Amino acid sequence: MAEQKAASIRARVRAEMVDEIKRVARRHLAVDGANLSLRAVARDLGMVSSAVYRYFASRDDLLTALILDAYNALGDAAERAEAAVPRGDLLGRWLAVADGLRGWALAHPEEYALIYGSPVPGYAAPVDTVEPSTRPVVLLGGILADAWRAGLLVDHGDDPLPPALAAEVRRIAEFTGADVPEYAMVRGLLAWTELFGALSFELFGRINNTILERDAWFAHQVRAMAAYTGLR
Amino acid sequence: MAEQKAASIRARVRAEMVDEIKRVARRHLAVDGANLSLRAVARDLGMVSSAVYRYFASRDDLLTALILDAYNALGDAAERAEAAVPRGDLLGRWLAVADGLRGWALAHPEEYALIYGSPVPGYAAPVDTVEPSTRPVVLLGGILADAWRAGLLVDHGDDPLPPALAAEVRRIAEFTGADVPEYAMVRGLLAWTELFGALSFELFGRINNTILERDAWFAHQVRAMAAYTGLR
DNA sequence: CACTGTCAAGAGCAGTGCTCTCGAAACTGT
DNA sequence: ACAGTTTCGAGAGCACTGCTCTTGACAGTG
Repeated sequence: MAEQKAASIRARVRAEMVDEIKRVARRHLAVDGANLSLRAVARDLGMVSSAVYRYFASRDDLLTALILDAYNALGDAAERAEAAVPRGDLLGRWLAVADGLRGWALAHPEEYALIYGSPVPGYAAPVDTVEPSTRPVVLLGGILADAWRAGLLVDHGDDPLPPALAAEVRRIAEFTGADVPEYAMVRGLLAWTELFGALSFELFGRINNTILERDAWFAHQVRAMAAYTGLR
Repeated sequence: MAEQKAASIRARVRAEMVDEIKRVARRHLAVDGANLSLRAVARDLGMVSSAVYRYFASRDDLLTALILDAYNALGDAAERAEAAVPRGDLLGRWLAVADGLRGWALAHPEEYALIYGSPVPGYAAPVDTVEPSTRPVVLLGGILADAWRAGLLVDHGDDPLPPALAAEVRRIAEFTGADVPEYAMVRGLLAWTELFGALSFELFGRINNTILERDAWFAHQVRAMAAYTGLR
């Protein structure tokens, strides 16, 4: 038991050190963006750069850890916001997810850019990141499924998809738990794509000097696309 | 006259050198992405790094030149595609712009990432870039205006915008030459945002291993949002 | 007490952006 | 045609980067 405790202490100290490095790295990220300097982080921690390599095998490893944390923080924010809304209020849940995503993104723009911006050239996202990255869309899929059960998603007679594409959309529907017909899933995916576009436009400064009423514009967009999807 | 000719020769040689540097830099961009090495470019050109500074004041200056070229190349591609469609075919013109944008983006993914990806931290886009960057949306605005004149854009009774936001949307409409009512402009902006989202999802690898039928999916999205806007 | 694994530190390598200086070459006005 | 100016490429050098390897100190273990 004593050995176990000692070992766990050692492990805990190490874990705290890892957290400390990530904390400082995140702070640097907010200033310098993706070109994160491992040496500068080490300096801020009062240690030498080589010491950091005891905790992260490379700069990419540190970035990967930050990316993973960002995905999970974003997912948490979205899920927390959605959970606060009564289950029956489907439109409210959808809006809550959108606001949750945007709120986190505006509070952590550099981390948002890290996960939803241009991919880093030599960097390939490891498989651990794909599950956390799907959390928002899974969340929206669940709302879509509930809306379908509630009879909200009416067929507007949209163009049907070509068979091969229809099969892929069906697979996405299964994965996200959105057991809804094709036409509804397509509209949901369009709304999700527009949502992402709106976030990126705002976060990447593409509506600077153009739209100042950002809150109102975002709210309007989300409501419009939710209505398009059939939520109310 | 002789002096003039001599001077123009010097200027032309210099212009050729600038083009040569940009050409090699673009090639590097396609491999290494945004973290472009000025020294590596110089090496490829058989010159020393300091010589490149005769042509570009800094690495950022080189990047700015590439960004400007990218905006213009993208604008050219969109305008060329749109110009090939009969003026009366409004849906066709909209689809052509979308295909033109996507075609160029797929052919030059790194350059697309440069202009539409996460902003480079310390880098602020100079004013010269804002006009070329608006070309696609101005193009779409023109189609919208023609569609309005043709009586295609019917009012669906969408929620009106709050006054302050409505004024900003009206300003965008004026700027893009889209002399259309608010409800039509809003739907057009939603379609544009979704289009950008779709492009970024595909270009930044977010639909990898999810949608293989990319051409079909993109075509369907664009048609759906065009229909939403009122084009046919 | 000796042993083992862990850690921080330092030196060092190859690469980066950028500045400065120095000759050589090209262009300029007289 | 000659002197003067501008333009250019090369090289050295500075401060920085990611990363590796070695060294010495320390804590936990048998």
